[in-house]
Amino acid sequence: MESDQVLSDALRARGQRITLPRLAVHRVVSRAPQHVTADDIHAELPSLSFGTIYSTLDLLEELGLVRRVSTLEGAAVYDSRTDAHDHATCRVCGRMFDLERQDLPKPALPRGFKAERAQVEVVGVCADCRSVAR
Amino acid sequence: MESDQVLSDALRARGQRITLPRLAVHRVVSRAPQHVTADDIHAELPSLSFGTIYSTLDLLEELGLVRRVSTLEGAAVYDSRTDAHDHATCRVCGRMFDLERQDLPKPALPRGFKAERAQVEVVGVCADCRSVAR
DNA sequence: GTTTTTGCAAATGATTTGCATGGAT
DNA sequence: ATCCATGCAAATCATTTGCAAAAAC
Repeated sequence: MESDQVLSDALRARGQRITLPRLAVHRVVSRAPQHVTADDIHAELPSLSFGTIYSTLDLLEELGLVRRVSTLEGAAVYDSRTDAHDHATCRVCGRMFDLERQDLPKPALPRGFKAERAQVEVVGVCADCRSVAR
Repeated sequence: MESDQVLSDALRARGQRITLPRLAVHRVVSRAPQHVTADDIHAELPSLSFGTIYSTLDLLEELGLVRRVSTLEGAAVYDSRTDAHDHATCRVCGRMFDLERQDLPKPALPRGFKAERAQVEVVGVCADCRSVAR
């Protein structure tokens, strides 16, 4: 698995241990068609404790292998895409869609504010939920 | 107080009661120089229960008098500005700054997705936190 | 007087923490 | 053999809920 290689290298470089739980969590996030929550991971890997799942996700985020994206409500969701991109969230089903990044206009920031990253969050209703009678 | 008038009118129009807790919460959010959390409100109005604070904030949001803005972490923050604008959050001190809305480029949304609102979130370090030795 | 709101306290959901055991180096 | 990582369970934080008492109409 190539994702294993990336993670193993990153861990070795920091002198941290290569363990089965870490490889497994990384695989699940990398392969997931959609963004995943800690609960999604636990559903796929029920033998892992939530403590381990959360600490592994934190570690993967530090390593730059996953990204925690802000969610309007409820549980945190993790994204295996770490490049700059935006999200559209359906307020009915909660699904989150990746959007390709457009050129963001430079916002007028407060004086002295050093921007590190930015993202556009669109909220609305997805095609599936719109087609359900309301 | 003018903010009282606005709230009273809105409540009366919906046949809901004009109460002291509602007026007080609205005043605190309206006057606050920064965005506030439920905890901030409780600190200023310790006689109100959290149940009342949360239900009042929900009500004010329904009335369009405050806006809950998505926070990357921790507690929800409420904003008395309800017009379209963006936010820059300092990842050190957690303060949130209002940004004037630039023309947003239309992101390429998934087919059929109906956008209802959008916002740009910038994360970085504010001037004050940058000037503190690190 | 009737109905809505509030306060209190317990319940819930997501995440974190402490500590003894197990696993990686 | 050593030290880091895991599992488990309890702790914590933000928020919600249920119900009887108090306030608005």
